[in-house]
Amino acid sequence: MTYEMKFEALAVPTRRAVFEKLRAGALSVNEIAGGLPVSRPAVSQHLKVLKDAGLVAERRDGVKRIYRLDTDGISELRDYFDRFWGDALDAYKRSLEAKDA
Amino acid sequence: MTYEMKFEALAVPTRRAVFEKLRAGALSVNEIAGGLPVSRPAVSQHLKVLKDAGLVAERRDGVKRIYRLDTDGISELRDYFDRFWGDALDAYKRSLEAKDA
DNA sequence: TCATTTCGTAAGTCATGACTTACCCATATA
DNA sequence: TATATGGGTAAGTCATGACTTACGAAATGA
Repeated sequence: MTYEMKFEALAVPTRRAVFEKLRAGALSVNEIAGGLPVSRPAVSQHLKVLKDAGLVAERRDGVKRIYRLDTDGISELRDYFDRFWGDALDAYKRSLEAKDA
Repeated sequence: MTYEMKFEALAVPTRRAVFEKLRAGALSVNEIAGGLPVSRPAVSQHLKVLKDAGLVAERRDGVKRIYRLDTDGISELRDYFDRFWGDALDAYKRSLEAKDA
């Protein structure tokens, strides 16, 4: 659930493809694996990493597992970069003022 | 400069420490390496990855190289998660309406 | 109960990349 | 010129982790 876990989860192309597939709505594991160039077990492993990172959530529906995006986990990343961007702008402003003086 | 490069850059703990060090302002390579538990060449390698990803920028100052955050690159990530978060919320709303019907 | 579907997990392989040391080049200063 | 400072690059080592196949377990339907 740390930032490190979230970044690491999204760094792997295949795992990011899994993440992006859920963008339009919730899907079962087989639905996610369809079209991807890796085996279904590989997709299961990626889903576990994404779930442990707090980026996706799981629901049982009979024999299926339905995965969906975790809005809270995603908003953490959004807020992180929002603050970071603000800090970067502040640092830039200070560098300009330092030049003026 | 792709998203993949940015995420991969931030996935490595040491490299994220380098990135975080620039949060307060621009620093030389030796200043960045100070305090970190890796060698200076390792820091140079991390800075190259961050620069290629568009997350930091470089300026020469005599014999020194001064690194700073790249606000444009960071804003790309901010925007990415902003949109993603919106999509996740929309998907959630649709799932509720589907239940009502 | 038996078969099917869906999916997670175990174990093993193999490539990637994060580190190291050694080296080299460029800039400033005596 | 030397000499020191700052830092990028090369090459090699080693651990990590992204895959695979094989297997097992839970839920449904016949």
